[in-house]
Amino acid sequence: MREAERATADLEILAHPVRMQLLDVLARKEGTVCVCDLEAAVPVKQPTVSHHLRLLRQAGLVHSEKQGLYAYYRVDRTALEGLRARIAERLAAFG
Amino acid sequence: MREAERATADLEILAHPVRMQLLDVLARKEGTVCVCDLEAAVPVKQPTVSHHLRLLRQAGLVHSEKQGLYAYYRVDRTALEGLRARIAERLAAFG
DNA sequence: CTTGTGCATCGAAATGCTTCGATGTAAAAT
DNA sequence: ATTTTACATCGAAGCATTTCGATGCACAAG
Repeated sequence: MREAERATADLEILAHPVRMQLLDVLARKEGTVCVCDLEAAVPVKQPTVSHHLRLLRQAGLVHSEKQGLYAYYRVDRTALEGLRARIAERLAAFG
Repeated sequence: MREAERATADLEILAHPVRMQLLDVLARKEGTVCVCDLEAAVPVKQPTVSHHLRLLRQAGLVHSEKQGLYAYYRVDRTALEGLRARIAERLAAFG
């Protein structure tokens, strides 16, 4: 049961369209993206974007740094690959 | 957005420890399993097991048939493989 | 025919997630 | 200094999900 809970925690962070789209935008960009650009990519208001970015940060999938007035976000490709690998391994157990 | 919603629907059905464990048990068994055995494998009561089995049925991942007093469940390995492949493809887009 | 068993469904409570207006903060612009 | 801008956080409202007792149903057993 511990195993199933860890696995579902991995799935839950991805199982929301806004977070999925945010990761999409961040993963496709080479460098960093400001929140205003992320906000333009999803159909929710700014506080909601900040909320989901916080969840992604807490999951270790993205990092942010403030430069002047803007907050720049970038994916952690290592963490994302780790997540992808764990999910793939878990689903392979079903085959 | 439509794409992200379809992808997250795939993830959501797996993103619960009880459903994950039910699929685990069903995937490991060669034949069919009665609800009473499934119930013994998860830490929730019978109505909750039936509820999650219904979600898995509606997602096309399992099928059931009644024989006498028992209801026997089995995985749809084709559907499960399709789900696995779609998720794997979606996550590959992040790499 | 009455009783018991296995399972589904119902209805409602509990819990959790998502969302956004309001507000706070810090830096930039005027 | 005041105003504006970008973003975070707070607080509460709106919804969805999860859970289970109660109930119903169909079959089997006695």
